[in-house]
Amino acid sequence: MKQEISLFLFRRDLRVLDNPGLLAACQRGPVLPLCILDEKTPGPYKMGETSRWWLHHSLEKLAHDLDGALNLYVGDPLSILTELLSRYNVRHIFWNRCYEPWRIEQDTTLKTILKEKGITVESFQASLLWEPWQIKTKEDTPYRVFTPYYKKGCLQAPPPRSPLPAPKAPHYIKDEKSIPLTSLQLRAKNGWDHKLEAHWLIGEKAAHEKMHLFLNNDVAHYKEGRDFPALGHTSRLSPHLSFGEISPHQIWHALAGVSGLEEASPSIASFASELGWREFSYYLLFHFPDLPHTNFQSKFDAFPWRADTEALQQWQQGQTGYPMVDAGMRELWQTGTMHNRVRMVVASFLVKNLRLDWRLGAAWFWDCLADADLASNSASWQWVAGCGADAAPYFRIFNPVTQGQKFDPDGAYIRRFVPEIAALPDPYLFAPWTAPIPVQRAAGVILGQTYPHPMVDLAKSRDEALKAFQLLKELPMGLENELR
DNA sequence: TGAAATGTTGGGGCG
DNA sequence: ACGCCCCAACATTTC
Repeated sequence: MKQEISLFLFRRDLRVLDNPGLLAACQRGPVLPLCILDEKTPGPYKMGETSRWWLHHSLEKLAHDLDGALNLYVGDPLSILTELLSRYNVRHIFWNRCYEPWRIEQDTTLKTILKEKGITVESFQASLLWEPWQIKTKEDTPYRVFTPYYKKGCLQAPPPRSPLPAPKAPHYIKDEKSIPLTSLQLRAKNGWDHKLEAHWLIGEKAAHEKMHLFLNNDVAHYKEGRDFPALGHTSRLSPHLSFGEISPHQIWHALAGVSGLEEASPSIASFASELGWREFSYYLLFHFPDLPHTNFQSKFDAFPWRADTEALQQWQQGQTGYPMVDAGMRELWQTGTMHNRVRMVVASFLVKNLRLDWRLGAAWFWDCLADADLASNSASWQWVAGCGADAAPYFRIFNPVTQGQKFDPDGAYIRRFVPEIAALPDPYLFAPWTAPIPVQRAAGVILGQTYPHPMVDLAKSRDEALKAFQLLKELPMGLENELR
């Protein structure tokens, strides 16, 4: 009889520390750790290019941390598992839970089929502090507003468990049929992704180092500093969290460790509540699985979005003529991330000033963001568009000029990403067309040639958006409460 | 996790 | 001294 082993499936938990599924597997004995790349993921959920790039490097680090014993496969998970079951004596399979609707469906099917084969499947809570089904209102319905969800739901519930240690003296098995990382072909064929490399250190170790740098140097300034993209007081942990290189439990408990610094505690609470927003997004996605493609408030179904591929492209390429918007879109393209404040500005611009469907913006972010995450991306776009749960009111329209003046007062962020207008003096940097022609010329700026004219009139497009919204209000009400 | 329009207040210049 | 105007600087309302 062959030696009995367990399988552990890595998915969005590419770490060794605080990995409950991996720990449980290792406690049973020898473990064959594996990761399956399924290229047949349903269309809209197919991993974006930047995520694939990140995954490549993350798997490389993980393989190293497992002493090379990470097994990689491409294909349908069931066929690959079945093939492994035919070659090894497997009784137990472990994984950590994912919450995307297509994942839940796939995992449920897998579990049923594997159980029929006599295999025990165990899944664990590893990427959320609170399971979505554990948090409910008094009426036993899901919360629809963040603050009561977080304060009454999460913070009154049993606190998140402490982080778990790495498996002790694990016995990992390397399968001879595992394929090399390069065979996953996660990297872009034309090599455009090389430019991302300068901006990130990927993997579990890097994630923890980044967290400690943030906790030591920045978190105390988080509450006031988080809105200023040039200051760098945000954690930039989101892609690490998204791939599970670090767990929310590890961050949550590390935060509790530093909150002894009295002056820092409002900032700690403010950062912790951002983890809360992440939880809320997953919570919404779990309870409202249509969130990625359907307006949470169904009255928005009648909203008159414009169709304008040219405008969409100008936005995507950071050529709108509004420096704060263009800086954000170029940061995204160059680095695979965008500062949170600027995400709101560019999203508001797309949805309100250009009146293009939020799903188009979500799709672009999905492709370009290293932290692309179905729950956060869907919930946040709906939030900005005004059609989401606890959304910004539709009439909250950001003005990219004043947002620049307020949150990038010395223009450092704009000058970094929109260098062709860097020589414009401050008062004009946020609205180049307002500069007198001699000032433009002295700065080497020729609108329409070196930098675009503003692609829309802010006041006019704002009014049109408000009018379009007004139309919705005149429709028969009440449908928005009959979702699902 | 807005912005713009509108309203209110209070100080200074001036007849 | 006083009222009047102007207009910042806030505050409130509306979208």
